[in-house]
Amino acid sequence: MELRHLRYFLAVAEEGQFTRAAERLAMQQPPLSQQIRTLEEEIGFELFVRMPRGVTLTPAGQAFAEDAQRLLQELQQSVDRANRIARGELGTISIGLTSSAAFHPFTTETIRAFRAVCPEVAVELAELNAAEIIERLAAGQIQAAFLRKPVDVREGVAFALLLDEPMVVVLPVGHPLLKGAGKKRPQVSLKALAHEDFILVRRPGAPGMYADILAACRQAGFVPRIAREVPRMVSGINLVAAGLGVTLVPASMQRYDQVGTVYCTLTNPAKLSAPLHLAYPAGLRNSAATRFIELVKERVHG
Amino acid sequence: MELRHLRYFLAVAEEGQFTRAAERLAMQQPPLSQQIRTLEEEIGFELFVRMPRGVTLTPAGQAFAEDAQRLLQELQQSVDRANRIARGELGTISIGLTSSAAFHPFTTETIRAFRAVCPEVAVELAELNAAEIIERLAAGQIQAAFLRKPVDVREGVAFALLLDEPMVVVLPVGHPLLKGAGKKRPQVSLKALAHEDFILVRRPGAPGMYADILAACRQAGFVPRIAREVPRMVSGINLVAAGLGVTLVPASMQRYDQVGTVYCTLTNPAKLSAPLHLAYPAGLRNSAATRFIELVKERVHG
DNA sequence: CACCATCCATATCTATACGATATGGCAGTG
DNA sequence: CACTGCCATATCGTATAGATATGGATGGTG
Repeated sequence: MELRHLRYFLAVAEEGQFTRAAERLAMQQPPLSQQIRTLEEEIGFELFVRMPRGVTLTPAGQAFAEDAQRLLQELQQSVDRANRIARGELGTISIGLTSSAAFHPFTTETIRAFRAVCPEVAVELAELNAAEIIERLAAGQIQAAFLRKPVDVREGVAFALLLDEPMVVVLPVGHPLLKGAGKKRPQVSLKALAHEDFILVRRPGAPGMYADILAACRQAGFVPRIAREVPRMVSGINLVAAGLGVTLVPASMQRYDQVGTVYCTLTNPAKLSAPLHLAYPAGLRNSAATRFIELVKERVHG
Repeated sequence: MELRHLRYFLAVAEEGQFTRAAERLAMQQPPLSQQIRTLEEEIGFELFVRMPRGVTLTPAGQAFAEDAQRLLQELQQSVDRANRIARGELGTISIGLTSSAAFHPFTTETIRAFRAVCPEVAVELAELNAAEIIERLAAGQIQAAFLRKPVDVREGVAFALLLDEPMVVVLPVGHPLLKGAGKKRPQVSLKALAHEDFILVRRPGAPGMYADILAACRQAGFVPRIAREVPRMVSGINLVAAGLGVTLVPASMQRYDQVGTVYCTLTNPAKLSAPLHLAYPAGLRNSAATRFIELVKERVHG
């Protein structure tokens, strides 16, 4: 059986005669009769009662016609749906986020904008560290991700620099370096932190930023004492509030207004900046993901 | 698009590669690739991501595969269902009954037997008079009917004699003709009723029996006085109970045990018998109706 | 009542396209 | 680096969908 048979069958059923149905189907009557016969032979029962003045459906034919009609409609709907998925108007996209990237307004605003453009795409967000992001991208488990620093670059994962922002120092309130600042925004040089206890995000998870900070300190003439490593950047700020040391975070993290901490501008910030990158599969990005990635790039360059 | 495309598509989707799918489909790989390409061009999006070591479904392809699978299954179910309807195992049958035919055990038992044989056929019963039965049969509104006497025989409606039973006289209790019968079954000759008021079922509805009774009376040497005409036979018996006259009914009506009436055997009953007929469409009887009609005939002759 | 119109079935033929065969290309593997 | 496995392209043969021609049945109509 082929869909042709169903289409022909329905045409005859609706017209009530072969001749007119053949006309509607832009074909001749004999092949139409023949195809219906073939169909009847295959399914094993008569669809029509042939009368000299036309045909009528048998009870079985009537039931079958209803189903065939429905099936053809459903097939069309199914094609349409799949087409929308292919065009990225429908479907699911999983986006990875490092906790620090999630704090940047660009990230949240971009995702919000995408939801407005593609309201029927389900957006799944997963908070992951940089290493997990690369891994899941390669495995196809997520289709895009925001992270700070591209590391562990492997075949098939691409990055796009979205923006760059300065790093800021996080000190506990009452820290000696804050004296004399008054109401003004406190400023601190990296060198001044040489004897502080540093709190950093764990290296395996975020090796890029970890390395950057160490390099900047080395360039400032000291090796920082790593008092504590934390899984996420907000945890580090919390520990600063608890007085366990100091840390360095991207400027956008200042939105996290933890009691007991003070954000300080770094003098000579060019030495230590915090980029924001989009990570995505290099080649076979598809569907809604492509739309999302294009939207991100638009918002950067446009 | 043809069902072939869906079948091929699902085979490739399940096997994960064209070569193996082609094998399973008992065809060669190139035409299979070609058919999938044709399908993709028609629906307007790619179903597979071609990889050197096989293929995987695109998100759109995945959605489409699920739907295609379901659609093919539903089509098969639909064919099966229609087939059962064609075989008369499933469906609906409308059966007409005159009220007097409905009283005969043959009628009720046959319908009960049919329901046991074809439990999935919905049996619709309609109480109709003989004229209505013929009309509805010709119009295809009912597919079989039980009635007493075939009349108004028209093209396309066939009859089968099922049985013949004697007519009995219905008298009100205390009627002079019942004197002397004692405990025995009372017997009455037609001639003895010459001066009684007759209650008959309306002629237009049941012209056969009406004519039979008149003919029998004439042969017995009198013209009956028709005191009242009723739409249904049970109404006639009720009127006898009310003392409005006498009536003649088929023997099986004695199951209707109305207080105030006495059923009397007719002497010389051969002159006036009540047949039971099956009426059915002559030519184009179909589906469950055929099974029903065959069952009826079996129960008569077998 | 015979003629005609209408519509379905059968028979034969043609052309499309489905599928087979042959071959080339690409990527991962021993 | 040759080899294997798999998909794509190209060409060819054949099955079959569809066209044409005709016959047959039935119901309406002059």
